[in-house]
Amino acid sequence: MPELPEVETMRRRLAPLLVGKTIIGASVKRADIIGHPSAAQFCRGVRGRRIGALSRRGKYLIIGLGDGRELVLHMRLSGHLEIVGRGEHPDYERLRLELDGGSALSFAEPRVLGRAYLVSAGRYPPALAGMLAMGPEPVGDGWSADYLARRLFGRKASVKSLLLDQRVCCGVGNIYSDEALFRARVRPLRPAGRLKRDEVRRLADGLRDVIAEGINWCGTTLVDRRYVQPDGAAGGFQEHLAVFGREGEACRRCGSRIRRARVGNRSTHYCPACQK
DNA sequence: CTTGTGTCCTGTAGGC
DNA sequence: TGCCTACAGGACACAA
Repeated sequence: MPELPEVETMRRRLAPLLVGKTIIGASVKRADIIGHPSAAQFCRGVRGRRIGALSRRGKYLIIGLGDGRELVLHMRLSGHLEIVGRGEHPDYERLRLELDGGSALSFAEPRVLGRAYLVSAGRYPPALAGMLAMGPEPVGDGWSADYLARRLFGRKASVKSLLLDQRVCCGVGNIYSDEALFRARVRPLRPAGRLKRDEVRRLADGLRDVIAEGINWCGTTLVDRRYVQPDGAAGGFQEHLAVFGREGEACRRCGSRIRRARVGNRSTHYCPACQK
């Protein structure tokens, strides 16, 4: 599940291979993968465009097309981007952009939940409204313990569910929210508004740190390998996970068995001894 | 406004 | 072996 560190790794890996390339053709293998506009308009719109800078906002990857338009991609749970040669088609390829020089950008997404959007910069369609409503990046200037305290104040929902709310802090998903809560020594199901001042501070710092470390380790590749870097290499942060995916295993800090619980309809992992 | 639940989608794991 | 069900989860629609 690509979260901020995984998408940032994709951006860094892809940029040198894409910037300056011209898109000479596009093929949509599954129309549902195009979030805006229609598949036909999408193909017509990207053809002939020259790729400018690659940027990122939360979990969205943004490919500038140099004509005031942007190609916005979201991987959701299992999306993957790869530069491939002519005639080389990865499994579950849903969208493919042929580039000058003979390479292609292939967007594979087994579950077809990911999306590609062709938009005018700054004039996003309703399908991308969530992108405009996103909160600050945990590794950016707008992130602080004071900010987080304001967003958690008075809220009865679990702190875990608010960390997953992109309006509160963007780019965070199930892995890094669990890891941040472990570092903060706070249980995921605690009502957000009940956190003490220093718990909020540890959480703000822990989230910032764990996201930064995730980026430095080029993301987290789990055993299912749903995320790998665009060249197929694994990330490295899975070696440093304290709780995520470690149900029943020993806490590295105190030795207790890591537990898994449900919050909403997703799972959350925590140490029952370290986290209060 | 807030909160919780259902839905999308498909491959995989587990049960029998 | 093979069928069937539950599960995985990011974002959003929707109900209360």
